[in-house]
Amino acid sequence: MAEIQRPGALYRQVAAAIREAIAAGEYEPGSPLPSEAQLIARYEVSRPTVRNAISALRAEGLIEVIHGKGSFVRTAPTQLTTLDRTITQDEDGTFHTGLDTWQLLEGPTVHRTHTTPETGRLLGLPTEEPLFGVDRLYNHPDTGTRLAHRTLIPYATAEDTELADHPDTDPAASYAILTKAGHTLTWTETTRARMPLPDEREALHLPDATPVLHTTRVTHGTDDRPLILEELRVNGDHARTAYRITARTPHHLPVTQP
Amino acid sequence: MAEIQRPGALYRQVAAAIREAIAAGEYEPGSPLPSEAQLIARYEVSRPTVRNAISALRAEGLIEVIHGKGSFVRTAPTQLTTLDRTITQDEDGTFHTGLDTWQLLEGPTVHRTHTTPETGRLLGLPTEEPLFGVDRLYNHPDTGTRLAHRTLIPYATAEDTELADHPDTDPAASYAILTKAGHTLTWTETTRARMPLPDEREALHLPDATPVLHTTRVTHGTDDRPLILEELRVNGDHARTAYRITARTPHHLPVTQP
DNA sequence: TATCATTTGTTCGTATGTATC
DNA sequence: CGATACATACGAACAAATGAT
Repeated sequence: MAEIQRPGALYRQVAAAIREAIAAGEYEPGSPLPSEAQLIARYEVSRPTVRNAISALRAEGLIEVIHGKGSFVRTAPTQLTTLDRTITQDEDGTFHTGLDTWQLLEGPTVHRTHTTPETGRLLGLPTEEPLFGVDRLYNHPDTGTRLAHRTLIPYATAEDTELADHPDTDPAASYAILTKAGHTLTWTETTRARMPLPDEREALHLPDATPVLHTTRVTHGTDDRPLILEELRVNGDHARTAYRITARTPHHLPVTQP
Repeated sequence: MAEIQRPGALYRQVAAAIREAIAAGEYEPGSPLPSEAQLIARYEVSRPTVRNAISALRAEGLIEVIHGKGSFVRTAPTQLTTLDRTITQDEDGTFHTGLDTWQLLEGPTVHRTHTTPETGRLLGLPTEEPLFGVDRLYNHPDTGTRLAHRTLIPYATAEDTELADHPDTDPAASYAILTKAGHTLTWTETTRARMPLPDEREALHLPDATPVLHTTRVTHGTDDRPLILEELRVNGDHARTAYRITARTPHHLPVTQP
């Protein structure tokens, strides 16, 4: 073992050796890697080199390091949470969004903001238009996955509806209110992946090297007028969003560039 | 400047100071940070501490470091590529998937594989069933974003169609073939975010701390029978996937757990 | 082309702090 | 409390990439 003679930096060779050992099943998911001291002896390198190698594997998301305990091979998520992003409507007009099975941890917290260039573009509004912002933090009871949700409601949308007095209305209930107000609703949604900001890591309990799955949903009313913007952020390793697609006649999503 | 007295590890304080300086606009996107030597003088810490701080900012995706040149504040992507994942069908029956504007760099490469537990589940097949695998690598002409696409076609699907002889048929054309074979097609698609494997980073030209947006699409035929599985991997910072949603009567996506 | 200064990358050594068991 | 393990911090030297001379 420990044949290290290939080209490249030493720590990369050590990292590659450990990576291959994991792939070969030598170190099983959940079980600890040898300690730093053991790796130093095993590969006959210095401590910084071993730490450098471990740091690389960490950034790849392959291992998890716990202070005072050791390094452990990351287990694949036992259960992937699927977020069904389809929207259903009962006979009585009630909407369901798939978030009903999640447990509300914090919020709804209402604050007043303004459109940014980005959100203004999506809502078809100029920058600095006033908005209601509503934040919610959810928890999935079975898996412990956390989910941050933000609703942005332009004043123009809230006007003349119950949303003006109760912007913290549940998204699904908001859809019903807007329908009652005469709108025929459709939605466009985009998903992207990015690394979390430090405070997002905190709020969503994200481990190292864990990306955020970030979805943006715009509710469109009659004449495709944008009414509400919803943003959803969740651990990308633990959750996925699901959509149902049917073929349609030629039609283009609003192609929008920042 | 350089007031460092808050709690926590030194390198975290340095990282926080730099992070705040970036947020305050002191270092603008695209412009270089002070060199390591300058940061050492500025904050009166050792080189390992400065490097540790820089390493942290790198893992956050906030800065980019170029060997021999310096560290640079990452610029927000100038142009987000939107992948319209809706499927359209012309009057003459031709399908369009939104990939037609991408430039094929490599492939299609056909190989024979078998279902894994994961792909078997999605295709409604047992493990180790034989499959055609078809790989393609695309490039977006305007933005240079790369996109990896894989199509998995069970033998049972290819049988009695042109796909048996030409599994490397374009996905859109494959839809037409299956429609001609008597199927009424619908699709389900899931998206998730994850860190790339080393070879994915290579193939997709991903910089540090860049997640992959990974979508999985299943083509369903008559009786919701799964026919084809497509996987798409792309730079999560540069691209997003777009869907159009309309409310439907209660219906559940196949809830599937690994 | 060749050389040099600058900048980041790699590797060693060493000491001490802190979390876990 | 002690043993083990990872975290932080300093110092030092050489390697490799870059850009200008």
